[in-house]
Amino acid sequence: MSHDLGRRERKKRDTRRAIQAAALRLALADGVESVTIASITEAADVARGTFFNYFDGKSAVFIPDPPWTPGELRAKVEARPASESPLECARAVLTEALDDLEADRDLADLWPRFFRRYPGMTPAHRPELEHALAAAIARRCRLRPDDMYPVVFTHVVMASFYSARTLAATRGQPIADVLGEALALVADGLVPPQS
Amino acid sequence: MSHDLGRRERKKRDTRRAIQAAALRLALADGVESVTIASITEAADVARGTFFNYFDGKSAVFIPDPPWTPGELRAKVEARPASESPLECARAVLTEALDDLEADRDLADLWPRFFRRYPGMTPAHRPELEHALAAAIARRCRLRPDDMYPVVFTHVVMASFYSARTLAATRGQPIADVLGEALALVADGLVPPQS
DNA sequence: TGACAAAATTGTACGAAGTACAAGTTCGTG
DNA sequence: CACGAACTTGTACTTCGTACAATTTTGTCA
Repeated sequence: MSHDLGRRERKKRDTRRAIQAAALRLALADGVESVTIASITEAADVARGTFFNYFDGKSAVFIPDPPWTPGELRAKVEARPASESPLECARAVLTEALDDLEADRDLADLWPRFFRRYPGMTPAHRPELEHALAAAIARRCRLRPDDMYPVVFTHVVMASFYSARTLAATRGQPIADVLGEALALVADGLVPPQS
Repeated sequence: MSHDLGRRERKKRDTRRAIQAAALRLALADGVESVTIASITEAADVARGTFFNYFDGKSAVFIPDPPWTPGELRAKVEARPASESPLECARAVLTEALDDLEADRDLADLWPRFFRRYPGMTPAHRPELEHALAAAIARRCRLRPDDMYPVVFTHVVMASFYSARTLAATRGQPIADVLGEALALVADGLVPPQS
């Protein structure tokens, strides 16, 4: 299930990765503040205009591509057994996503180093994926995507995910474990633990 | 409790508001894309440098000032009765905040019109306030601010708040009511409603 | 009041970001 | 192999953001 892309699509994918890898390497070497688009395109050996063909702007190059398209995310949700609660379903799907991160060797090595050095740059929103999750959960519960429940559910689950990522970084634990604990708190209605 | 500011502080506050009001008026008149810092400073009759004395950048001028400082937020939380659950406490404090918005007449009129026209520009994060809320809730529960519960709690409550703001905008309901419903869902552990 | 010090405003200059567009090159397809 | 579509390149221009020195305003204290 690997080369169902033509040469053109493969080249595009490689160029995108090359630009991203160059940007990350420069950031890790010289500090992210001193990275300019000129230095990136020079390192990746492409023209300035090409950079803007692949990324909306400088900040976009420091956001990892999500492991799944919105359509794939929706499929994953629908593949879960109907007996699962929405929260357990979301936990399983997100945990699965954490394992699928980054097929490219270079990038799989660079992203963690980058975010360890610049924790504040971890992306805090992925509107397309959040919208897809809301739609999938809505279907699952036979509600409309802009009903109250799917909207609140999605935002809360994503908030738990981002909390878990932060907490997992400060401690040394794996994200999936922390996410499980966080969602357990939510499932209990955010009752405070007795100190 | 009004004029415990010297003339200097009052002038600074007025200048800040004048710049913000000029920016909002231009955005509403010509579209936010065509607003430049030059046009803002011309309309507000200040120098370009002055703009950067008051705002970190162009995008910062389109973010309303929070009604309370972190310290005030903390005081509000501590003023709530200890018998309240954290969720109910947060709901009360946030509802109270919604009433305290924007003392300036011009801005109180301009902000809603602006966000109605550009819903995507509603700020989605207020790290300083979120940190203050986390600290206050942690104190309330006799936990440390970077423990799991306060972090997850704060992110989840804020996510509910932003959800409520979005939902309240699409329907015509007051935000406080929608927020109450959203937090009720959270308090129930995000159990899906039977369709 | 008058002078001094702190703070805010102003103007200038410069590197980099982002946009637009025309010209050239590469790729897939018939 | 030839054609059209898509991608790349180079150039030019506007705007953003920052630095810095000069100037004006403000608060304070003698």
